[in-house]
Amino acid sequence: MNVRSGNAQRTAKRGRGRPLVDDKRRIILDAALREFAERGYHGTAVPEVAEAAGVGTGTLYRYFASKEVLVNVLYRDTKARLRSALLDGAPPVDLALADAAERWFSELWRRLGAFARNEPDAFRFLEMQDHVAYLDAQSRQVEVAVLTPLWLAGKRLRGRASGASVDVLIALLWGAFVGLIKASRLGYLTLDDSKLQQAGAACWRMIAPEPSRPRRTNKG
Amino acid sequence: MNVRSGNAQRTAKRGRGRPLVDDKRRIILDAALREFAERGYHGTAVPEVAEAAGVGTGTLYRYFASKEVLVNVLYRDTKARLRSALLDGAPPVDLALADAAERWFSELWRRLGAFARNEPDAFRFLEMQDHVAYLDAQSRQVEVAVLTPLWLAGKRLRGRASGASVDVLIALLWGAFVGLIKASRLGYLTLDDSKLQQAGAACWRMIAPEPSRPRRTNKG
Amino acid sequence: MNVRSGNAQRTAKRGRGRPLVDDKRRIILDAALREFAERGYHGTAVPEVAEAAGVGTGTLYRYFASKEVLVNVLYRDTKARLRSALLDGAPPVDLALADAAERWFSELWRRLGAFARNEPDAFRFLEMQDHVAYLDAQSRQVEVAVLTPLWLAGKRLRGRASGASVDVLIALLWGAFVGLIKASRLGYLTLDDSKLQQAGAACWRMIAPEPSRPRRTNKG
Amino acid sequence: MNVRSGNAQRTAKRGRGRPLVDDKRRIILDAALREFAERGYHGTAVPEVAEAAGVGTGTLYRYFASKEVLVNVLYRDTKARLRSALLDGAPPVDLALADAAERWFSELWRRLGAFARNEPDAFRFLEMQDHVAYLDAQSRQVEVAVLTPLWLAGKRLRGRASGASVDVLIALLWGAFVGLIKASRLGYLTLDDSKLQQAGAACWRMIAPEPSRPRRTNKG
DNA sequence: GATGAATGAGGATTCATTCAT
DNA sequence: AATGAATGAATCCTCATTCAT
Repeated sequence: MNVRSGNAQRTAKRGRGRPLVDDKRRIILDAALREFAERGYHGTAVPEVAEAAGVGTGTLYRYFASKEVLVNVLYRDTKARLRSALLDGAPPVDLALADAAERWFSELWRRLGAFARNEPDAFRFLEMQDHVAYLDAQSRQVEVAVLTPLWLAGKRLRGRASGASVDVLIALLWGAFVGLIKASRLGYLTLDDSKLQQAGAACWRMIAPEPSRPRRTNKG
Repeated sequence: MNVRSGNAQRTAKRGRGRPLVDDKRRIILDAALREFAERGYHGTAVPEVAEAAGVGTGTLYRYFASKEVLVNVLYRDTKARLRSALLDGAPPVDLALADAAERWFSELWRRLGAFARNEPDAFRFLEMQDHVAYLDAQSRQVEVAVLTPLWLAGKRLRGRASGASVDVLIALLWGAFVGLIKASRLGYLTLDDSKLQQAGAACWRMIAPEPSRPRRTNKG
Repeated sequence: MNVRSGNAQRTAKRGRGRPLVDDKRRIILDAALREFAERGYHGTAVPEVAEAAGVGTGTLYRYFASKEVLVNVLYRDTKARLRSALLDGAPPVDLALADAAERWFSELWRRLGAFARNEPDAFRFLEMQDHVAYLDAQSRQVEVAVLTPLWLAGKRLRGRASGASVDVLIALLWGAFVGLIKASRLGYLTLDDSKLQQAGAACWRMIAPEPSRPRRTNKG
Repeated sequence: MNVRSGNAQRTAKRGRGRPLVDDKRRIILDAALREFAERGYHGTAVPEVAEAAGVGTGTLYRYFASKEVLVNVLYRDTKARLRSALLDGAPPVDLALADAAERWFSELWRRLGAFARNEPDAFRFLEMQDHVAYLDAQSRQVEVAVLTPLWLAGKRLRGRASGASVDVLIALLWGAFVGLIKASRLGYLTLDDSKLQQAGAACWRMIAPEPSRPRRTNKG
């Protein structure tokens, strides 16, 4: 019905002296993130989002054609922010270095921790389970777009390691991190820097190319 | 009118030796699990659950006072099933054995895999995020009751290990497993026995008491 | 649909040694009176009536074809009880006596008081306003049947009195008594014998043929 | 879709000098009064009220949080209107006059008649019995607020009269008037000015301080 | 463009009535 | 005959969406 409300045509809008984050569209997305992260898509009413954003309900509908469009745009936007946080400006991987993989992981872990700390709602929102039902094809593609670079990096770094396949390791790693954050949010543990570090070390043991000794005697 | 859905197996069920837990209550819980697992609490209408159970809407309310009561009972019931699956009849831990911890983990991993395979909806439902909002105090207690035994076992097994604290390791392990299952459900990987094994090995590396000593006496 | 459940065919049922008030029909009516008097017709659920009567819901429907039939039968039954209480065995009016009217009123007032005291629920139920909507033609006729005797008695007794017409006086008298009972029920006054007496005296002043002096100097 | 019912007068209403109490809130209250007066609280569905008011169901809920809030607000509002009708601008009672009490009663009776004639639904609604169940504390207070002034006036006027106590007389008087109106509504009598007058005279006899003395200076 | 009052379809829940036992 | 579990229409209420201002 209403075709407007994509992404592209609004990016040009800035250009004032300061970056002044006032774009109403942005404000609505931020509010929607807070609300959806808190109570889920179905548990949140559109007027609640509007009020949280400090705009009228009608205004929200000028920027997003429907609640479903809103949540999809929000999902892609948030996923993209995660992607940026994890990948943008990452130091290049120098395969020549012996500990290239460990360096790479260390950096990834650092960034994951920063993202979870800086944007807890984004993290929580992205991890909601019941997404699938209302996400459209485009959103589901974006999902993959975040993982692919990790997967590629993993591929390049593992070299000839024979342990678990990269997709399994990514799933485990990502899941482990999510579990850590979730446990922290639910109060099952208190996540300070030290524990985050411990967790990182543990995860590294999980995905490390091989017991770190070149020759493995696993199957033979 | 409505012919399909859960009528057949109910009629045949009578006549067995015991009254059997055929119970309409059970049927409703099972249907609710399927529906809630699929679309979440807020995304599922009560009549949908009733229809999935093959009963009238009013009937559902004869067994559960409200939607919220239903979801809480379901949560506790499912959590208890998980607990049973993980702990009931588990072989005792013999601390005398050098590889007691690994044996324990191996058994746990096997059981996790079986549970996720046998009751995918149960697993998915339990992992939903937005639970907290509508769970009552009793349900939240049950939550803990599942983790405590794991935590205790972990404590006993770790001995003087220096790595991460038990709560962190449990969070990571549980998360990793959830991530694995979720990735499988979303189609990011295909989880066969081999991959499950690989994942188990990786997780073991993550939580193993002391991978620190170069020589591991795992298989030899 | 269901034609049964009238009145006649069940009256013969007694005949045992004692009057033993166990007739299930009667029990249901009594329970219905209590419940309807308390919360009104629309405010009372049929199962509530059944439970109050100590019978199954289905049983109630064996005696009364529907909730509406029940309330109509109950209304007529209760109205008849009121009629009996006011009129049955009343001493004949001896018009020869100078104070025939006052005697008649005194007896009426006594009986009203007794009825209100002995059957408060009956009284309350009969006075509910929202009756009209669900009462059938027959019930509305019964309504009149109670008033008619009063009206006739009034007619005979007033003789040539010129004050207010009989219908107005009956309305006022009945209303005054209802007001008294209602005020008592709501706690606006405490109705002991003394106050009931006072009220009777006041009402008699209201309807007395004329200022009570034989020769009236009202208009002449 | 729904064209009829309360749209016309609303549209014309704008444009007067003052904002006027046109208010959708008022319109809903008026409609609710008509419906509740007709079939009682439990016998009236919320959408019926909304339709009678010419608004959508959702709109009604924008003005009243629930059906129960609606009926309470309506009750207090209507009670206040009754209070106004009976008391506002009433001529002061001059105790010096011999017939102060009769004047006071005469005025009260006139006002009662006017209220019952002008606002029959208000009168009927207020007299419903089953109110108590759903009225909140505030509403029950208002109940008293109407009677108190009458009671006080009665106290002052009775002087040393020996008859019935004031609370009894008020109950009787109010009840008698209600009975009159109810009889009229049910068709047991036709209430014209003459009959209203007759009834007033009769009620005055009922409550008159001392009808005992033969000579009354009523008309001459 | 922005707003929020208005709307009615849809969701949770109740209850009069039926019917298999 | 008696029962009460089962039912779905009807009820109260919510909320995504529209539109007049």
